[in-house]
Amino acid sequence: MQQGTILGEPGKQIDHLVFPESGMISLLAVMSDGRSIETVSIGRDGVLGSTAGLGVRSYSGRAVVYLPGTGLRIASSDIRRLGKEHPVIQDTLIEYVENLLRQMFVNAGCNALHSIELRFSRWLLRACDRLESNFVPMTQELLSQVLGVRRASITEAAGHLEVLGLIRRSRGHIEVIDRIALHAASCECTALLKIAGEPVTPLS
Amino acid sequence: MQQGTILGEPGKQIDHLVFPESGMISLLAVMSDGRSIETVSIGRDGVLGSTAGLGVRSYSGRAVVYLPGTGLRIASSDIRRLGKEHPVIQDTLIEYVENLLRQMFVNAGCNALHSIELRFSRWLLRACDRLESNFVPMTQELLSQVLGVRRASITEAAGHLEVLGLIRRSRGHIEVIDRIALHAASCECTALLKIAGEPVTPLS
DNA sequence: CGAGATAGGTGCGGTACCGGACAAACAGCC
DNA sequence: GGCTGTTTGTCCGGTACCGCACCTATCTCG
Repeated sequence: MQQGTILGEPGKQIDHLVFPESGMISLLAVMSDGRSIETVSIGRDGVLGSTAGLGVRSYSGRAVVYLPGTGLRIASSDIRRLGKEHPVIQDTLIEYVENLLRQMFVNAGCNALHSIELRFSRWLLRACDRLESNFVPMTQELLSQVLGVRRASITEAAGHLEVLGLIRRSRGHIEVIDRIALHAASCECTALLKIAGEPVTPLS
Repeated sequence: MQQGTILGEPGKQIDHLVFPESGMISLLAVMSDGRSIETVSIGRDGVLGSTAGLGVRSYSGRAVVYLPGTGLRIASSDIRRLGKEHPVIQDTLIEYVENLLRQMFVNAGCNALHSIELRFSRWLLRACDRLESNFVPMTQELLSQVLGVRRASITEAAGHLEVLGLIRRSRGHIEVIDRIALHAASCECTALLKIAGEPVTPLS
């Protein structure tokens, strides 16, 4: 899976499920003017097209490989058959979809309500986790598509994080230097996902 | 279903599917600071908890009744049994989930990339459709929770739309006067949903 | 009809982010 | 080494939106 490969478009049929072994696939919401924003991302802990296992036929967003890597795939029809034969598989799939949906909600809120720098930091950390490396091979242009902002805003945010000594920049990639501090500089949305039944504030 | 009723919280089990006969249920992403934003909404053309029919156990967001109305419900376990017995039911359910996911993606992009006034207009139109009335019983406070902005921003946007002669405001509700013009003043995200395999712009 | 609650309007400073456009730095390639 | 395309840094004005705070309508209910 090379960087930039588009694995699925909204409305198009989900032919295969893809299990990344490495790298990362992002699901993007794409607007009519071409602007885009990541709604959820999938790494080696996930599956692209998981909903196909529950019967859904088509992609809801654009699936793009942003961090290159390798992956295994299985035909949607096969996974559905397997799911019927082995309840464990089906259950695992369901649990993953549940997880994915939760992530989508958190990201939806985060994208709409949090600042670029917070989101950028969080994204970098996730990328590092998935790459198992501090070296993130992404141009600012690509990052701007992921975060749904101008490229110049990425330059700005990255510049600030570099001044703080959290990352180092060079052409075509970003290197994370201080993960702990970067985590502190990112929003707590990642943490939100780990809590299942967290306390909530009532309606007005 | 009264205005403000919370039907589900993220992580909580989906006990019933709710088929609204009237009114509207919103699924919100709720942040740790209490701020929220609507990710998708459900009217008489939809079902709350549809994913439970595919096996998913818990809510991914907060489900709140924003436009009061009535609804019918069925236990999740019952719908799963029915789905197994009648493939038509299962298929319909799957198709709806597909639709819902598509909407979530569009809204995610819209929320992150479009202006308050555009989104506000679009929301009003949808509310009217679901209410089958031009009278939308929502306080600005509630609207601000739905759109994920300050209440003052709602005042501002509504004020502008009123000056343009598209709506009329009074305490506790908003009346849409000119639906056609309001549609022209809203973003084209609604239209996006009707197109299945629209042309797309390539990566970089 | 008057008190209290709820909803709406407004004002102000601040800032995060946008759109556009341009120049500098870098990498690959002949 | 020079050329070309890509990536990045930077600057500008402009604006949409925020946070806060306060005041005024409007409703409700005793």
